[in-house]
Amino acid sequence: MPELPEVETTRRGIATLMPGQTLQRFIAHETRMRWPVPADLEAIISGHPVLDCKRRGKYLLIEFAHGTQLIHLGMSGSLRRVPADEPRRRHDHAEWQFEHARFLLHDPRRFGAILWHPADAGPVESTHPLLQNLGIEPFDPAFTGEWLHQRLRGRKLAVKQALLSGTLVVGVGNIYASEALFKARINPQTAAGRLSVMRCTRLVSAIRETLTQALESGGSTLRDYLNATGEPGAYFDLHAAVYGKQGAPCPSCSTPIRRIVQGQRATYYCPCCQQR
DNA sequence: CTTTAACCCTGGAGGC
DNA sequence: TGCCTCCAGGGTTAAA
Repeated sequence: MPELPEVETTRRGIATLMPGQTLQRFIAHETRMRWPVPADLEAIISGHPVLDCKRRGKYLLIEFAHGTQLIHLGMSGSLRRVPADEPRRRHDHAEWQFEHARFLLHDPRRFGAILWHPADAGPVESTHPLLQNLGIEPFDPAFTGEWLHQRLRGRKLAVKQALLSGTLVVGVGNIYASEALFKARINPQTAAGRLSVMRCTRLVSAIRETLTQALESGGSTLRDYLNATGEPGAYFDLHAAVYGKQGAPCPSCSTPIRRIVQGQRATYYCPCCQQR
């Protein structure tokens, strides 16, 4: 599934091609997504130049002078560049046509979204209901152990679930939550409010390292796939230490990795390295 | 306020 | 081989 590294790499890919170009035509072939794609979106943005391609959390933001198109890849979404004459496949739900580039949004499960925020409604990041309550960006310098410790004060929720909520820090999905907690040697079941500042600091570093590592290892893969003819849905190869490794030896101490369920989601951890 | 659970959807895996 | 069931997952929303 696309986590923040995939989304950011996708952003970098389209940011080299879209800004300064006029979107000749946008087509929503399938409007039944997480929310309906606005019926008039094609008319609203076709013929307008793209100013910038940004990201907030896992939302891609394509900026025009008169507003911003929000794109979320959901669980199974991918955006890829395709030749002008390549036929659409099943689940290619939306299409962006530029003079020298064409992009298709492919999303079998349709958990993704394509929305529109008009400029006169205010700055998208602070006024769009889906963006205004998002947590801090993981690479924001203000995201520190002290900051996290303060925000977790009094919370009894397990730290894994706090990370996943998206209201603290964005971009840490189910896979990287397990990976970051392993790297920080923190038990995922620990009550969030009981983490020391030191452990919070370790966790902040671990989140950044986990995301950075994924960006570096997967960047070239997705760059190719964006610029050429990769298979849609080709996500980063996951170099997981614990995720999906139930029963496998911990890379650090060889104790079998344990799988538990928290909030109806799988969590993987080493019961030896990650003591409470 | 915090926390929990249902829900949206399809593909893939496993059982028979 | 095919049909059935189950599960995975991000993130919003309603309910407790």
